[in-house]
Amino acid sequence: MELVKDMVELDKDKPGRREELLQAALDLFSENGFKGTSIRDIANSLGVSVSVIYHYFQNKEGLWSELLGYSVKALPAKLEAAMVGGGHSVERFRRLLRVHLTASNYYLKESKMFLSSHERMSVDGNKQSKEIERRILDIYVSILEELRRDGWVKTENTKILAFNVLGVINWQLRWYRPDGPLTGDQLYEEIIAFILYGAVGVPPGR
Amino acid sequence: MELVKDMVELDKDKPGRREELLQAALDLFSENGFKGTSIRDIANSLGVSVSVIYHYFQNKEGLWSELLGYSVKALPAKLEAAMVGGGHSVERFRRLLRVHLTASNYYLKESKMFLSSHERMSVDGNKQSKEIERRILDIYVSILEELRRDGWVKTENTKILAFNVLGVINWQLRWYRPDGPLTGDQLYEEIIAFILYGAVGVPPGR
DNA sequence: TTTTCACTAGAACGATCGTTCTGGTGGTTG
DNA sequence: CAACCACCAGAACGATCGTTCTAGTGAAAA
Repeated sequence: MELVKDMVELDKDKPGRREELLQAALDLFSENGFKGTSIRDIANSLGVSVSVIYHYFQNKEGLWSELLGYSVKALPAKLEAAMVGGGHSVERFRRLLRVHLTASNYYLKESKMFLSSHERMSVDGNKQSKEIERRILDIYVSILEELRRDGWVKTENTKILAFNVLGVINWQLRWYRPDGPLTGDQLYEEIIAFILYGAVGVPPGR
Repeated sequence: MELVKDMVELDKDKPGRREELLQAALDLFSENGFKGTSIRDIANSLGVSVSVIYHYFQNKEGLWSELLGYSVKALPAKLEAAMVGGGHSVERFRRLLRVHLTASNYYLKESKMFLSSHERMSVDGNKQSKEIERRILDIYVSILEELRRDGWVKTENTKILAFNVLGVINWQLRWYRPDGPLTGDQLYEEIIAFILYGAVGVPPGR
């Protein structure tokens, strides 16, 4: 059935049109947003016709949604999985932050897309985005509540605290450049240290 | 010359068309962004014709720019002014944070507009935005360097630290709701405490 | 009264948008 | 061979975009 004949040329791991389209759309969407990227922009960046896009995808929003599907939509489950392991609350909080930072930067462009979703799209697509944001927030609120029970966190406004933590994590997507002086891990430790101890604070003596 | 005749009616402080247009544009721009707001949207929200907008403003970008002109564009100077006063470095840092939070929330919608400027506009408008961001970043880097000289800040990556601080401040624009349980000042102190001491850190004993 | 002009409605223009349609490849399958 | 079908180019459609044009208003100035 599937006898591959003579494709012994240089096309060893040719991406395929569908993957090419996804990659081109990812680059443009993450840079210019949903409204700032036209179907023709995506097609022209590959030198193909617009009908090619509609052959592989239902429409513009389907293309957008598929890019978020394998990346951002899987984030809440990934964060929940990072919490089930052992260790005391501070250790687990650190692990959560590390997993979150790693995942966000692995899917850097997809995450940028997601955060630019204020330019709202269809009703359903917006509802899905809000649901993801809510699940992530709940994860942080629960671990911060735990930290408060253990005496690490002082404030009772754990929800505000969770927003602040998410602010740091999400904001780095806007300024992170892979060609910076620090490696990814060094950067993550720097950010985690800020989230735990702030700009001038010191670790509590325990 | 300017004898006001008999406008003794209820129109004591009638905003005037120009101010009405600015307010309507502010509401829509801050909610849906630049590309997500059409000239007709703004005109329709007041029940007037589109030509009214072009009578008072040069074009869509001029309207956008004017909204940022009296608010965000004045922010760097306001922050610099907050730094010139006396006090040791931590006090001045706290004052900077308070002024920044107060100004951002006073011009909440304008600040939201500014942060959604990733959907870039004209070349010149984008250059102006980048310049504002750079000036604000420089202010934070300089005070953090000062804090480092005084021994409060441990890390040498003050620029990354500045990004993290700005992340917290700017992120709260996305989730702050005036009808929340906390007053503005309570919220600011909560945010400032996080920036200084983090989620679990304690103030250094000095 | 006549003239002027700030102000406004509404039509219109050209460009671009997302999407669909038509037609034609070239290769696989019967 | 003929039939089929995944794949693609390009035209086309209707909607909407920012902007401009035309033609009034009505009140103040002359």
